[in-house]
Amino acid sequence: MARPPQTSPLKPRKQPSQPRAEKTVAALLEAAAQVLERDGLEGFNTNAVARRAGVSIGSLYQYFPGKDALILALMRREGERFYAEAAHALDMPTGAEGLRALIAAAVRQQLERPTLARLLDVEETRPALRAEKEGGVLERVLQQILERPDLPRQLDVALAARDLMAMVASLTDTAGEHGELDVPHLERRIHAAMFGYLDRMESPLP
Amino acid sequence: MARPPQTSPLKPRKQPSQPRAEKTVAALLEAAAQVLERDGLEGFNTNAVARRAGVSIGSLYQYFPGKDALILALMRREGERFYAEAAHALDMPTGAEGLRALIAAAVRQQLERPTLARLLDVEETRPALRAEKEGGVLERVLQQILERPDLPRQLDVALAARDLMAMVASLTDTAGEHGELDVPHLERRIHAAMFGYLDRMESPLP
Amino acid sequence: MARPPQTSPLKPRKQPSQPRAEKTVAALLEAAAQVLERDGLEGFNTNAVARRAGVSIGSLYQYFPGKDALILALMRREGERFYAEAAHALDMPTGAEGLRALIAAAVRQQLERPTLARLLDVEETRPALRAEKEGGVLERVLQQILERPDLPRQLDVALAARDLMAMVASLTDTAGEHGELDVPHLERRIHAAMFGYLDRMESPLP
Amino acid sequence: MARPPQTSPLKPRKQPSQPRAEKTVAALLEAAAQVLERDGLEGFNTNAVARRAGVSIGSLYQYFPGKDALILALMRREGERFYAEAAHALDMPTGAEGLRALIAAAVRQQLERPTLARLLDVEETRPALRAEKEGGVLERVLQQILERPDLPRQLDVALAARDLMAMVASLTDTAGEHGELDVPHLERRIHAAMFGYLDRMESPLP
DNA sequence: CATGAATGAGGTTTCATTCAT
DNA sequence: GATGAATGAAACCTCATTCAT
Repeated sequence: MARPPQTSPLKPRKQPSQPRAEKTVAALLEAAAQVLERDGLEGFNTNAVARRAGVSIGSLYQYFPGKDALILALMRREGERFYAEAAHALDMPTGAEGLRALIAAAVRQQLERPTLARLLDVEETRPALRAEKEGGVLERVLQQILERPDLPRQLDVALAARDLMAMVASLTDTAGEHGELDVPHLERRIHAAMFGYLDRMESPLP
Repeated sequence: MARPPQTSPLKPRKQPSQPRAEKTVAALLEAAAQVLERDGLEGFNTNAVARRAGVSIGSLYQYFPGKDALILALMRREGERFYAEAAHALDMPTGAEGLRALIAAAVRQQLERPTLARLLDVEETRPALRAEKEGGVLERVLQQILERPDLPRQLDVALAARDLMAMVASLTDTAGEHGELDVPHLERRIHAAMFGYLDRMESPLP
Repeated sequence: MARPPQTSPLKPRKQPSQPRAEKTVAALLEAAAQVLERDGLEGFNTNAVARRAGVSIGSLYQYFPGKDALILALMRREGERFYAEAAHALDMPTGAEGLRALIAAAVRQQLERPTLARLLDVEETRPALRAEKEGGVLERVLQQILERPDLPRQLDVALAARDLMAMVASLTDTAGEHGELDVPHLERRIHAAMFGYLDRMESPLP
Repeated sequence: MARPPQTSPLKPRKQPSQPRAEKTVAALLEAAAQVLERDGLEGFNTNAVARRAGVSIGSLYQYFPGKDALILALMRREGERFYAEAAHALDMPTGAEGLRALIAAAVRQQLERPTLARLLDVEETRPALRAEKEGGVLERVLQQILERPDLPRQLDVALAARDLMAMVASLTDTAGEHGELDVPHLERRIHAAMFGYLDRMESPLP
């Protein structure tokens, strides 16, 4: 039976220090991603992940205290993949260019593995995971960009950031779902929505 | 023994003919909605639904061949609730007003039971359900409105409708998730995004 | 949810690699046999088998995807038990002696666990199982014996083998059902029927 | 739930005296036969029978106190159908002719609805039913025939009758299973087995 | 450390039977 | 009588997790 967990159910169990361990963890994460993509949330289970990783179920539990920890780690992995590109947006000379760079990064990430990205987004709202997941990189970067002087001033920057993030995610998600491949066209539509939103929501100077 | 299922796992099993049965079905649907809201997708199971409906598990299976049929029926119920308001948008004199009416309806629906709406949106993308669910009312109404002459002409109306729908859904979803109650403000932001998108994506006259 | 079964409902799920597992599988098979004997087909269910095997229901499903797989495996087990004796019949110098040996083996097998043998015979005709079960050893051995020159020549050897098998099975079954213990007497009656049949059905030389 | 039955679970509940009731009972029995033929023992259930009979499940329970009573009644129906032909065998001038007539009747009955006959045979051995079912007509008729002077004298007539019955049943069953249609040929084989058996088991005069 | 066998709570689903209408 | 909605025990089966080897 599922006894009460003896360790935090979400923190990774051990830092893989040896290279072999690191490879196992990586294999498990990639397997988790693939199972999620192939079988969806309802087909996602620890046995399937271990099997696909070519690792015993016991080993999975060596590195992850449970199913949710696996998902959380996957979220972090994808978050970090994204960070490399997203941070770069802050170096842009203008806010508009930064925003474009951010959109490009988000679109690229989302379209690369659309199903995975979508399902992780869904999981992200589960209370159990939401608590653990630290506030997204995107959110913080986006807020900074929105404060650049060349962009229309927003009354509530955090709110605007939330709205824009939701829009980027949903537009790329549906594009991904429908198999769109024309990235520039998708970016144009996202720009339209975002800059349209920012312009029309511009707050008069105080 | 594991017999192959004798009915489709999605089509309702029998339509209630007596009023007592109709009440049972209604109770089951409402219970399904409440379980979804309270416990999320992972807490959603047939036992919980039957219990909350105050009905035996056997009765549930008289009318629904399983979980997914329940969700599908719930989608249809909400879809019909929405239809009353949405169809009304076509009566508006201008496209802009129609669009506003549509947004208002969507926002009202989504904010009334935000969690339910959100989870049904999520489920809607599951391949198993997506196949069954007939194309949404919203989609058809929206396409008609977008063809009104006062709105910026779009090159691909179906694509625009899809994008707008995604945006409305995501903006109201996140608003709902964050407990926003200021409906007019939310509507303003949605208008900003949608009209901004339409303006900037306007296609030159042929 | 009712997912379509991911494995054939008849093929064993995994072959036990560790000796512990092998013991479990053996215990399950023997338990299946005993449940069948004690409670008949209508009392035969996976829970009862697992309980009697002293094994959790989960373990049963590790090795057998369901009831039918268990029955099929049991058939094979009994088939193999029989094979040791039956093959031996081919070593006999004459067809008559071979036939007698075969009958003796069949009778011994059937009377050892008469109920089990009978119920497996019944199950063997279920379409679902019949497809899987490879043509019996007995059938092939019997056909070879019937071609020996000292036995009356049959027009259709396969048909004759089928008839004889049916007769042996039914005579031993009823004997078993009625608690007969006098093996030699039973064998005499079977000989009478079989040699009587063969003599009277002898086909004239071509 | 299945409460302890308040009436004997096997005796018909009411004698259908009105013609409408008689029609309902007949429809239920024929439906039971068809369900058995189509879906086998594991697909046989009261709801399916009622549905196929075009009768409510409640009505089924008006006339039959339970599933087993239905099966028992079906056995009796088939038994009576058989009796008409079988009794006739006693009118034959010689035992041999009587035996032939009996075989012919048995073969005709079994081949007419082979699956039904087979499954009823199987059910007949269930302890619950066996207790209720009065000793077969065939058995008594056969014993009388075996005592005719022109047939080889048997030491234990009851035993011989049992053996012969088993043989007839199994030979016709397998023939039926394999779709044989050549009735005369099947009868020849059965004669061979039966007269062969009787000849060889003839007991010396006391 | 790795393995994979074992566990069993808890989910899904059926179906014999009852009973209110 | 006839109907069919309702019931719930009991079957089926999965999968997160533990633990002996």
